[in-house]
Amino acid sequence: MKMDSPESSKPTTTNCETAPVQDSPVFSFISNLSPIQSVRAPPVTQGFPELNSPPLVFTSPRLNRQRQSTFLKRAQFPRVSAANLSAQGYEKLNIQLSTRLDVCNEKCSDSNSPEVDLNESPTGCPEQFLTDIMNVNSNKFSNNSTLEKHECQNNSRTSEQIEADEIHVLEGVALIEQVENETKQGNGVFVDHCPDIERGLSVVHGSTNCAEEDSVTEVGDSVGAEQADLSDQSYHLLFESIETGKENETLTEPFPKEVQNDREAFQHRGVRRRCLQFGDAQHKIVSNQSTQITSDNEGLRLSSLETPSIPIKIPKPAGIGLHLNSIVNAVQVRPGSKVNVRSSRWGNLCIVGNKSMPVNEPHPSDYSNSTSILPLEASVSAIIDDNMHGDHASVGVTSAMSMPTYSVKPSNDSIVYNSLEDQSTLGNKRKCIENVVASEEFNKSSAPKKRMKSLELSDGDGCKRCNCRKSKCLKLYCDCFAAGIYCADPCACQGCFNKPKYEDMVLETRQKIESRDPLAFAPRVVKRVTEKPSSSLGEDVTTNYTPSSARHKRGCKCKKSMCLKKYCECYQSNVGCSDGCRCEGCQNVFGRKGDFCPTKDVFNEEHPNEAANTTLETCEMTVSGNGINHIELFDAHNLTPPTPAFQFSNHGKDASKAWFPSGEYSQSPEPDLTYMAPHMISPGSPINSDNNNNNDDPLSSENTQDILLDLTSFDHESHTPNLQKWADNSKSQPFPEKRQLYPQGGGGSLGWRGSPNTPVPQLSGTKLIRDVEFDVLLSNSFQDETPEILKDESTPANAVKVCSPNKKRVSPPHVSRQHEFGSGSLTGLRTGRKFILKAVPSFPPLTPCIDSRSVAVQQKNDRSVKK
DNA sequence: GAGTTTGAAACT
DNA sequence: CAGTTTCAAACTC
Repeated sequence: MKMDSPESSKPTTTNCETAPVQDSPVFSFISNLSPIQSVRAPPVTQGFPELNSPPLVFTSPRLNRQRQSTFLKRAQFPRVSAANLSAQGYEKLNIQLSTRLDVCNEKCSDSNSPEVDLNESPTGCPEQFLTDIMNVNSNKFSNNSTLEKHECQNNSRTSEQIEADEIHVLEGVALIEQVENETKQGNGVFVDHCPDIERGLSVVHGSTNCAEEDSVTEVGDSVGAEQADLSDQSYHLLFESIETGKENETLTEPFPKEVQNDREAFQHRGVRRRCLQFGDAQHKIVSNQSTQITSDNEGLRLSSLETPSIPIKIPKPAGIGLHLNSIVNAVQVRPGSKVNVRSSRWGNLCIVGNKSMPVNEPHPSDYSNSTSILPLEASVSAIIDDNMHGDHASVGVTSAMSMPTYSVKPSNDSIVYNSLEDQSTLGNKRKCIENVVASEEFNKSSAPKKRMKSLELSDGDGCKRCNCRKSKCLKLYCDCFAAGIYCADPCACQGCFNKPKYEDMVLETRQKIESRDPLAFAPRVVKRVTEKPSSSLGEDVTTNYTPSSARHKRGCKCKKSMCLKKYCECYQSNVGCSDGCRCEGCQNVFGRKGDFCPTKDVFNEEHPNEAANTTLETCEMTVSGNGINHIELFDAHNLTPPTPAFQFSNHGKDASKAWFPSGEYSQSPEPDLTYMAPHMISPGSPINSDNNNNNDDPLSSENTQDILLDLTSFDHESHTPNLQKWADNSKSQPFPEKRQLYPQGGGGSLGWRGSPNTPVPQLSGTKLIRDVEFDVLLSNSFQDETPEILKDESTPANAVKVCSPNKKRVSPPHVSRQHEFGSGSLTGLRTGRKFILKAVPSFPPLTPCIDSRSVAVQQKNDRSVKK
C-alpha cells in the first residue's frame, strides 16, 4: 500500500470495522457494566499484583510484541516525509498509544474473564485488537486514522478512560502539529540523527510493513495481507536470487522496481528499527546532535530524545527463548527518554509464524554496534525517569513476558550500545555473540578485517562470529545460527542467509532443525550444584557446591583430542565430561568421564525415582558455557531452609541426561522454566560487554553473570524464592552491580516476588529473577493448595503428558522423597510442582506463533486426560 | 595464511 | 541407531 502522504490516507474505518458497534454508547455502557471485568483474584491482586492472573501472561508476550511492533512501526513510515508528517510526532502518538495499550492490556490482564477481551477487541481477540492498532499504524500513516483507531480502542472503556484518552489524543494531535512545524523548520530528529532513517524515509515504498503485516495477518487480520504477500513475494524473489548465487549488489537489477523497493525496504526497515531502538540514540550520541523533541504534556519521550543528561547504560534484557538465545545490550539512554530495547529469541518457543515479528534488521553499520538477533520476542521499554535522583534511574522494562522495573546506574561510558549476548550454549564457542563497541571504524572493516575481527572477538572477549562458507549459516555448524542470532558484520561467512532479511528462511530452517532435535538450540551446558542438605535432614551429603559439576548436555564424542582441546565441546565449555560422553581416552581437566557423578546416587539410573531427591540439589543451567549467562537453579542455603530440589531424573534412560534440566531429559518441568528463564530475565541478563567492560566489568562476557533462580528451593514459608549467588570458584565474584538491573519487584514481572508478606530477598548485589511463568505458577500454587496433579505421582507417563505449549517437554518432578525434607518443604514443593504441572501446560504460547486457542484446546485436552 | 585435524552436525 | 559425509572451528606449521 502506498502512502504518498498522510493526506492520502484518509481516515477510514477499514481497520476498525467494528468501530460502529463499539462506538455506540450502548456498547460502551454494556462494556462498562460487564460484571466480569470486575472479577479479580483477590489473593493475586493483593499478594502478587504483578503475578496477577494468567491473562497477564497470556497477553504479555503478544502485547509486548505488539507494542514493540508499534514502536517499530514508528520507524516505518516510509511514505512520511519530514515535510509532511513528522515521524516524531507520529512516534509520539504511537508511544501514547502503545502506552495506553499497555494500560489497557494490563487492565485486560487483570481480568480473568475472556469477555473483557471481547470488549477490548472488536474481534474478541486481544491480539486482534492490537493487530488492528498495528494495522492502523502501518497502513494508515495518517494522524486521523491513528486517532480514529485510538478512539476505537476506547470504545469499550469507561468514560473516564475515554476522556483521558481523548485528552491524550488531542495532545498527540497537538504534538504532531508541533512537530510538523518543527520539522518544517528543519528540526526533524530522524533526519538529523539517523541518516539511515532519512534514507529510509526517502524510499517510496509501500510494503515496508511486510514483516509486521505478516504478524498481523497471522492473527487473523487481513488488512495487511496484501502488503505481506507482496513482501513475501519480494522476499522470496530476493532469496531465490541470492540463493542462485547472486550477490546483493546484483539483486537490484533483475527485480522489478517494486521488488527492489521491497528489498530496500527490508533494509531500511531494519535500519529504521534499529535507529529507533538503539541506533537512534546511538546516532545521536555519536553525532552529538542534540535535537530534542519537546514533550509538552507527557513524561514519555521519544527514544530519540536528546536530553542533556548523564547517559545511562541500560543492559538490554536477554532474549526470550528456551534456547537462551538472547542478546543483551547496554543502551545508553537519558533521563526522560524512552528506550525501546528489543531482544530476541526464537526457535524453541517460537518459530512458526514468528516471521511476523519485526526484526532488527541490521544495517551494515549496525552490526558493529549491536548484534542482530533472530526473531525476537522480548522487548524492553525503558523509561528513564526524568526525576530520578542520585545515580539511579528507574527503568521500566517490559519484555514479552515481563515488565520489571529496575534501577540503572548512570554511566559515563561513551559506549552507547554494547554488545549483546549470546546465550548460546557452547562455552567459548557459541557463547557471546558480539561485544562490539559502537565504533564507526568497525563498520568500514573489510572482509579480511572482518575475519580478523571475528577472530579477535572470539579470542578476546569470548564473542565470536562465524566463518561459514557452505552452510549459509543456516545450520548448526554456524555458531551464530546455533546461538540464535543473526550473523553480523564481524562474521566472515559467505552466502550467509542468517540475516534478518531472510528471517523467514532462518525461522523455517530453525524450525526444521528443531523438529529433528528440539534441543538443538537449547543450552548445551548444564550446571549442577549439589548442596549440602540441611542438618535437620540428618544427611551428611558432601557439599558439592561446585560449578565443575556442570556438564555438557549431550556429552562429547572425542576420540583423539582426549577432551583436552577445544574440539571437545565439554572442554570448550569448561565443563567436565560425564558418563553421557562417548569420548575415548578422556582426560578432560574439568572432569573426566566417569569421574563426574557428584550426585550419581541421586540420579541413579536404575532407581531414578529414589535417587532423585536424596540430596538437596540444585541444577544450574549454564546458558553460555563461559559464564556469559547462567541460569541456575540453586539452593540458597543461606537464606532459607533447604528445600528439596528438582529432580532431574530421567528415569534411568540416560545418565548423561539425568541431570540435564532439559525437558527432554528431565522429568521435571523446571527445565522448561530454566530454559525460559533467560528470556524472562532478559533485562537482567548480565552480559554485556563491550570493549570498555573488559574483564574488569563484571558484566563482561569474560565474567560469569550467574543469574540464579532457585525454583526448587523456594522458601515456602515466606513464599520467597531462595536466591544465592553461586559461588563459582572459577568465576567467583560478587554479583556485579549491574545485577541490580534485575527487577526488584517494583512492578516488574521479571523480579521475583515473594508473598505479600515477604519481601523479596535482597541479597547484596543480587537481583531476583523471576519469569512470568513462574509467577503464574506460583500464583496458581498459592491460590490452590491442593494440587490434584500432585496426586499423580511422577511417572514417565505423566511426564509425557505434560508439555509446554511450545512443545517443549515439561515434566513433573519427582516428589517421592519430598517428605524427607520436611512438611513445609513438601508443601511448597507440592505447590510448586502443582503449579508446574498445572500451569505450564496451560500457558499461552510464549511466542506469537502459537495460537492461544490451540493452547486452550490443549488445556482442555489435558484436563480431559486427567479426568 | 594455508593446510590439517577434529568432532559436531547432517545425512543416509 | 549406526555409519558416512559435510562442515567449520581448532589447531599446526
